Amino acid sequence: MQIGELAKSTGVSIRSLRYYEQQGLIAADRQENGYRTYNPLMIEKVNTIKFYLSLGFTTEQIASFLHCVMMNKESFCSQIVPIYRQKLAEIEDQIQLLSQIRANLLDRIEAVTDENPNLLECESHVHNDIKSR
Amino acid sequence: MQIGELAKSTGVSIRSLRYYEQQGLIAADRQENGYRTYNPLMIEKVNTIKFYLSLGFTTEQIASFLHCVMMNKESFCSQIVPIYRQKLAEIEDQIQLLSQIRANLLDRIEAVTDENPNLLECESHVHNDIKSR
DNA sequence: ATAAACCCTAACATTAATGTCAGGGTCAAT
DNA sequence: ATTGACCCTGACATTAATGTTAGGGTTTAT
Repeated sequence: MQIGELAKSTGVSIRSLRYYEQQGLIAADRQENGYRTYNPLMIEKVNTIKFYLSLGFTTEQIASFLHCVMMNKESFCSQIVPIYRQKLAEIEDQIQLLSQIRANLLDRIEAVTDENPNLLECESHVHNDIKSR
Repeated sequence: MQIGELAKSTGVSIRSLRYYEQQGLIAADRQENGYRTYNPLMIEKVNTIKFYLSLGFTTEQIASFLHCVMMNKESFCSQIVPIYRQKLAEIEDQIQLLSQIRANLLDRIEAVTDENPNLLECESHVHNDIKSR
């Protein structure tokens, strides 16, 4: 299986596959002509990488526990739990922050619409005084 | 008021103040020696910029409505409402996405701890087979 | 032998706000 | 006249994953 086929099978670009290799996430055998060759199992591995990237892990973090999950022994590899928990905490912090921002935005919107229930159009601030009268 | 004082008064770095100027958010008069000079009102303006940056607006977006909010006529400037709403929608999308990630992470953690309630330590995958027995 | 479809490496570009550094003026006090 | 605390511009660095481009080799079919 060459890199193009792996890319198609996983939906990951060739560029990204080479990047994952460079980051130590995957390895490839080489044909005589220098082309990369992959074992069909690599599809699952790349999909696993995709999944953890989607969870917001960096390639470096994924590299630190990928062997664990690929062995189907995630549940035996306790080192992975604190990593999950840490990421979870980060995610929850981000949600918290975004929720605060959301509340601020709702305040702003409310402030505008409450004070001016019948809002007029205004394309430019130059005309504000006229239009708002 | 020189740039250093403005920086101290607002907690915004000199570098950032120059950047805001370059992005058209603020303007400065110049002394004969080329030093920037600011009106004391600039403090409020910079703080307003800080606030909107914290809401996740870009300098470009802020530039498009800053005159509005600085005139204390935010409520008369209807063009600002769709901008707020759009940002709100983005924020809510991000919250949605992060919540999904959060759920996935909780699943992972649950999967590990459920299948292996009495988790052993494992410093390295090399020793997994031994330690997990 | 040429075209099409593969593959390779290396390197630069992207994003946004900010940090940092280099090289250099200005000003006040001593 | 020197020191220290200001200020200036310009430019490169940061982050992380990916896109893109340049320049070039390989293979297969025609």
